[in-house]
Amino acid sequence: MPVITLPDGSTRSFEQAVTIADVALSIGAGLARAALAGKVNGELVDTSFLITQDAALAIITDKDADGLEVIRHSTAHLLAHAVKELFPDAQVTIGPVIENGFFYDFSYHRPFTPEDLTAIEKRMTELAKKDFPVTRRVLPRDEAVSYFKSINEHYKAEIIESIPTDQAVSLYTEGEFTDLCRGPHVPSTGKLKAFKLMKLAGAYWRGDSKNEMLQRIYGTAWAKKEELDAHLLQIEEAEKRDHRKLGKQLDLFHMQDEAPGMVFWHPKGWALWQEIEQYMRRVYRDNGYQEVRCPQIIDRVLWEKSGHWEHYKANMFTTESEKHDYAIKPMNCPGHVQVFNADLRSYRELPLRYGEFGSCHRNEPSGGLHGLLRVRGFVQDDGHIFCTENQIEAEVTAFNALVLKVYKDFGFNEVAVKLALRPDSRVGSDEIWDKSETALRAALSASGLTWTELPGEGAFYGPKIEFHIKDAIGRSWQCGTIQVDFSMPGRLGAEFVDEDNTRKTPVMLHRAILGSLERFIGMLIENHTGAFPMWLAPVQLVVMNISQAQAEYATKVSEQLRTVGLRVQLDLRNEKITYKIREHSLQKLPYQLILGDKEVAAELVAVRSRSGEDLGQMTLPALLERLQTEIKNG
RNA sequence: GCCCAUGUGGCUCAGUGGUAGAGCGCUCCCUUGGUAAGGGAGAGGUCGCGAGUCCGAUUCUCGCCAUGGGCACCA
Repeated sequence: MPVITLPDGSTRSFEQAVTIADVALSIGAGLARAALAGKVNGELVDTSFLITQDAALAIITDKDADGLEVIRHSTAHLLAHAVKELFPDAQVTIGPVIENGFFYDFSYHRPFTPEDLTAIEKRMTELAKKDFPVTRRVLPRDEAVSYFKSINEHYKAEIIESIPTDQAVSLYTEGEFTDLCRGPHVPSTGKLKAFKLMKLAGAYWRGDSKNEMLQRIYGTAWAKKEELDAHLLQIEEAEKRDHRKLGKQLDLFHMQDEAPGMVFWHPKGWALWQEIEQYMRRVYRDNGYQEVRCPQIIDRVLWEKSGHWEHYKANMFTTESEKHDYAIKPMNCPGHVQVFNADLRSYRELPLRYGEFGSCHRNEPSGGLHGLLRVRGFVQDDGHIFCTENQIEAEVTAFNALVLKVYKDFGFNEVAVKLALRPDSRVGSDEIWDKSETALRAALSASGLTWTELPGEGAFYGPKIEFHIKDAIGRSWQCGTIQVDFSMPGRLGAEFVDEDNTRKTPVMLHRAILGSLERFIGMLIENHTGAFPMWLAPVQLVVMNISQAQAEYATKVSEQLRTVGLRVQLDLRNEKITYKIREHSLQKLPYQLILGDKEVAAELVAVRSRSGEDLGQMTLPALLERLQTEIKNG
């Protein structure tokens, strides 16, 4: 005689064991129709789940986040169902829920085509319409293994074989299709109404590049058609913010086949770069860093000492001259250690901080290149702090605060912080790892940050904090980082004289705020949709004449603005003013000055803002004050 | 690196087994016009590179390169 407590605190008693569907029906027919799953004592289950004892129950509908998750999961199954009907020889593997949707990996003797995708989606719609009940049954593990082997689903069998022998597994069946799954699922396929297959991709079985490549189909699924449409529209909008597209439209940079993964910066892009670099130079200066500059090409002897020649050679560009091998530097740290080593250091000098706009080249795998976000030639705002173990926490705390301030200045508010912890293969004693990880956690707490921990993801030489930002279409990119290193200083012979007059090896903190200028600018372009704040805008304002008669005045005005350091464009072209305004609006210039006879006569300028607002006439000093205030306020 | 797709004038794209087309941009001419496209004329491409099939290839096949979407990688 179960007593069921609902989320609002009310209770219902039943004569005998009841399913969630029964409970929903007892509350109302509408709820019964809407029920997708149930949450019994906090655990998500099917609506067919039988409640035999007193329990807390929430009926899950498509209004719940859990409901959407169930819909997506069930849509993945519907996809597999359709694929098996159309391609009976295809083998199913896994089909998890991801952000905004799901994917499913298949093994098949030929690649799926875009036409296949269309056909699969059509079949899915048909199967959904048939409203097959989705039923669950439980089998002992071994029985499940032989079942899947009997229907030639070897991947499924392999998955189940990795489950402990004594466990039972659940199978879900809809129509003729049965799949291994933990569940829960929607009660019937008719609940799936708003989905779309998005793309085909390759993916390695079990995520291992040594394994066979499977075919992955990505899809999106929503509770309602309107939500699906909204999501598709959002993707379309996001694609307009793509930095590669905007980079071309705004004439910031380009890349070409002859230099894959490397950037040709155009005047406007380089103006943006310079503004950022100068800003970061002030950050170095104001935070106790000394800027240095080291060679691009260094003899392999040094890379052998640092360990890069052994561990990183595949990613290094090399060259040779007069029987010497050289590597183009993939990172700046060994250089900074040379600067540190160029003098005998005292503990009194620590922490010693070097910063560099360090140009690096890494021969990244061709398939990983991605616009400005993953390149082979890039410049890091790289810095290294030489310090003692006891100084780690304070240095990291100060760094965290600095990162957040810089990101805020550039308009980034959503930053994900991750802490990557000791990997299996590593150098250094457990004791020092404990100490470093503790120091990083303490520094994160002291900075008031929340973070996620990534066990096993740290570098072999030490743990690290990563600062991630998302691009326009939601991919997450590491920008800033701070990493503890107790390997390299020793390898490269860095040492200092401690207060007891003994030689000690310093700890080295690798740190970058932007990460690489290239990546950061890519993110910046997307974050602002190319409409940069005044202080960053490559061209801050344009001066235009309405007709030839104002050319001289316009030239004079633009010169005056240029003289005070503004980035001004002068547009004296013989075009209608509406034409010029349109063009500069598309270029997203913060301000446009329009000069006609009225302005010449009154010695004024007419100002139009980027938002399209006509700010009216003003004197040049009044305009300057406005612009300079805006620049100062970032 | 792996899977799939794509690669046509500066840009965005159409198109065809018989050596190519549009719009924008560019040049020139007319126009001197007040807050998102004035009109006319013209120039510009060995259709990513290489090989093969064919009487003939930008179009078909193969290889390579690059880009895009994923996967793997990102000490």
